[in-house]
Amino acid sequence: MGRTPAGETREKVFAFVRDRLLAGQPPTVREVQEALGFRAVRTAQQHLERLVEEGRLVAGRHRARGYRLPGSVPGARTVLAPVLGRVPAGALDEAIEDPDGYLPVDARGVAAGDLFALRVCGESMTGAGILPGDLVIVRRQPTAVNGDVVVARVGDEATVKTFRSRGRRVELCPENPAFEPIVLDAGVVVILGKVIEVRRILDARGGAGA
Amino acid sequence: MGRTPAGETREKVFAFVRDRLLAGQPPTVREVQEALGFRAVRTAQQHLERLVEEGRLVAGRHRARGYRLPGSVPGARTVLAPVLGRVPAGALDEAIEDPDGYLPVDARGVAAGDLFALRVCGESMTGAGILPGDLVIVRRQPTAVNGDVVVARVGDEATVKTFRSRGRRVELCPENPAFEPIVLDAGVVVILGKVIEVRRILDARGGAGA
DNA sequence: CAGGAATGCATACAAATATATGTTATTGTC
DNA sequence: GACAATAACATATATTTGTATGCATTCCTG
Repeated sequence: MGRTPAGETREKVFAFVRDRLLAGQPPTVREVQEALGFRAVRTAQQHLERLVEEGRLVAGRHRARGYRLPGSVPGARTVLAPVLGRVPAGALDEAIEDPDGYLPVDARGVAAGDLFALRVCGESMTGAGILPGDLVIVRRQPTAVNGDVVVARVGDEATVKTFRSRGRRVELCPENPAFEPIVLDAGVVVILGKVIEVRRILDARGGAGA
Repeated sequence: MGRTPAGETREKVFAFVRDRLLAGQPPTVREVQEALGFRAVRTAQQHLERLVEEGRLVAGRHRARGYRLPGSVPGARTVLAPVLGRVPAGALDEAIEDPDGYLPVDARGVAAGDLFALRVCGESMTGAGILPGDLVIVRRQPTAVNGDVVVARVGDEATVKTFRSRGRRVELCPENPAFEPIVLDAGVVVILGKVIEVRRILDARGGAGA
């Protein structure tokens, strides 16, 4: 029976399993066997056991397609956040029915329905590295603390600004010297959520993203 | 027994399966049953069959954890890209073994293993809205065109710069007046990949991101 | 209100799949 | 060369898991 130099085959096994896991399709032991050309299930099985011992994989005992990458396992809660529209812009809530697309977001520690995304249009936040065309991912919450970048609704207009509280008044600060802070009574400003992530797509990738 | 309004439960079933698939952990019929609180396997099974009829899921016949999202569904091509290290920094290739985490990326039009991410350290690209601490998502490719933001290796150092070709020479341009362009012979510069997305995590979310 | 469609339950069966037992040959080390 | 460690094979078993059969209840439409 053929035999390969020590450790060489195991690298291929790991690469195969890793690629399959990153593609969201965990393999079975037999799929590993077939991919590597083994004639016995046991061979693939042993390589996998070895990778687990080495800590490069973790095994879900008695689970079909149960092998995972360590580290990313505990709560790799990826959810799709709908892109609801643009800011600054009018009423967001209506856009929920027909989003412009979805973004995959790591939602560890965030409730499933609490995330959405918006496309930024103005230049008022360029100083914070938020450029026109960027996508902001927002977690719904009714309050904010000083320094948070928030999506707020003032009257009928939604905007992205840095939040600052000044006594009974609220300051919505742009991060661009060409724009003026908006100072309003706390009761007039409605916080829609907090920006938890900013994304910029530099490459079309076949019309992805939104 | 209890009964919910038409279609309502199926939405929850779909959302559950979709989220699990995006997280790279395809569920079993029984896991769907348990998650939705059904007392019979058949109930979950029927909902899944229905979703397949509607074209919202595709089933791998007789496959364990065989349900998948059809290609047309947004986000169906979400993969996890490993965070391999930092730039500027030394040899990246070694970091593959122990990535700092994984990012969910919409990989439509990109091969599964061709994506990785890096954390940006310097301030040389602030003019392009890439700040220290940002994550860049990179698609492996050996070439670039003028204006691409690339990850390039010069000698033993990897950096993120804007690519410009000047005859036989290559210019790696920072986007910050405080830094000087690097002009080199084309043979000395190795393009590792193109930056297709920039991300900034503003909120910890329980140690997510990387 | 009749009847079909949809939701749901209980259980059985078969295929897929992980895991265990035992054996042989090759590599590397002392 | 002796010996342990590694790679690989062949096969068997237990568990997981998809699928099928049959029936009860509720919703909706005509």
